[in-house]
Amino acid sequence: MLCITLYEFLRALSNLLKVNKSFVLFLSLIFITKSLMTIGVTVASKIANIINKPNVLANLPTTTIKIIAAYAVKRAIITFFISLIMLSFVREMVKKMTKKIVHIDLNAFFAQCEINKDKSLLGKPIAIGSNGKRGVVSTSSYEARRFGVYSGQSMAEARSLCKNLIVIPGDYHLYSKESYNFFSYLKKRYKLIEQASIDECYIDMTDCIPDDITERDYLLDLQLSLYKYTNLKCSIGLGDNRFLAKMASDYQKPLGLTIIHRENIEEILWPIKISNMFGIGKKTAPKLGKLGIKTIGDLAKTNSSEVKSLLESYFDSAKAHANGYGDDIVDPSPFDPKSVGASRTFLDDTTDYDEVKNMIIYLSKEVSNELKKYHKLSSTCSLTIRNQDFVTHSKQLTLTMPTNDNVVIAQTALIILDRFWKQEPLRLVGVAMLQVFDEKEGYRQMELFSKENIVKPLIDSNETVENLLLEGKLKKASSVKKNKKNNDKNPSYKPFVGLEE
DNA sequence: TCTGGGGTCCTGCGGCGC
DNA sequence: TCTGGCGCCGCAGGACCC
Repeated sequence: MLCITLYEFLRALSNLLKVNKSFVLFLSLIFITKSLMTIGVTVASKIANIINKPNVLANLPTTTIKIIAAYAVKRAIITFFISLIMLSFVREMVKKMTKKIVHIDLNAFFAQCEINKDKSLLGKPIAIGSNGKRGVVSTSSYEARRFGVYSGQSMAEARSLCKNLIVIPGDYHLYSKESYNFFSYLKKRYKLIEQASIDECYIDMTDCIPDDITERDYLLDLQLSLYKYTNLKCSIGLGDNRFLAKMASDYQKPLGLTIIHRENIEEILWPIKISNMFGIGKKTAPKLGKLGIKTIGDLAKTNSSEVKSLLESYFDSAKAHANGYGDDIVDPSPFDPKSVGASRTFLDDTTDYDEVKNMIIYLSKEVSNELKKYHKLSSTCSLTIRNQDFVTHSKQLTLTMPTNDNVVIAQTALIILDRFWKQEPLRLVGVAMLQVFDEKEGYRQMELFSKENIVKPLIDSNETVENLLLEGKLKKASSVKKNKKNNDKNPSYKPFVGLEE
């Protein structure tokens, strides 16, 4: 550890003095050798004083002094070379301790899938997304990007920027299949691989790149074989940690290959605009700009209290990232969701209760299916509504028993709707189950309750909520609250904590 | 031009129990 | 019996990512 600290100190010193590391190393060794010799002479004089022979050195014959001097020079030279060997050893050690994290990003992935399906689209400006009046661009081809068409943009604006834009509605089954093929190929080659989304992943390649091939050549070969076997183009970034790898893959697109080690952050990372730094979004970037932080290099060097108070707890990790430090763990375990949700924007804002209710029932089925797919349960249901002013509100309700049943989810979401919706026009509605956990864990918890509660279903899952409401098997929360006496007569099941009075 | 849909993580606030 | 301080936890909202 001491050796590593010394090495890091030398590196920092060379960065600070803006001189070559070898020069600093040379100066340091001269300084150390000279210090050791001075200490040696001082120690010799002290010993001479202790043994009451202060003139012992002066009384020595000239030949003896020459021999001692020659011996001292010999020792100094040996010390110099030993230090040199030790430092190169430390260097190697630090190099070995540094990980090689790779980030692979599929370029304009959805657009590539569409082009592979229909070759006539090759070279044309295309955008994936809904063509409706409220559609937005999900992905655009590089030809469309030249017209200023980007993800997140409204389709109306995209069409106005690029008159020949070909709009394609998304085929998410196709994209999932292509993504599966691409990452399956990589998973066969690498053990430590973490899929971060449908079109990107991190791989720990620390022990994968052979010594007799450069990192660049190895990754270039990988990039070509990925294209050969999957017909998909990707950008690859290699760094000492996840942050550097991610920034490296973003550096050049399409088909980019960038390597960022801590040693070269000043040339590659620091000139990048702060708005392009991973973790700094469109809200924070302008605020940082006003404080004089225009590039990642500015953030790396700042100690401004204003920047600290703006970024709060994120300041330390953001500054560490800007200086080339960060998390280098790649977790290969499969995706384990913490929440599952579904939401839809209405074609037109609505105040129609039935329209909102039907949408909630539809979304609850989607959420239920996803929970079942991952074998998950949850006790927390959340309803999100967005009004015509684009203001979003969400409310939660906690159930006494965890569930993944679509009817119970719909029932809960409708109760929240009844309690909080003031009948203002709605733009969007969303249903989500939060803090989800494994079914096995859920059943262990349920065993704490009576067996009757576990085996007796509340209602038949195949029935629709509308029918249940009509038949009186299911009641709106509002009616339950008004009819408290009836509710008290039948206290067999109280699914909602939030409704207990 | 007028803003989708799926997530994660963090923060502030308020309720609650000790 | 009342009150303040403290920590915990649930909730709502915001920012960020793809």
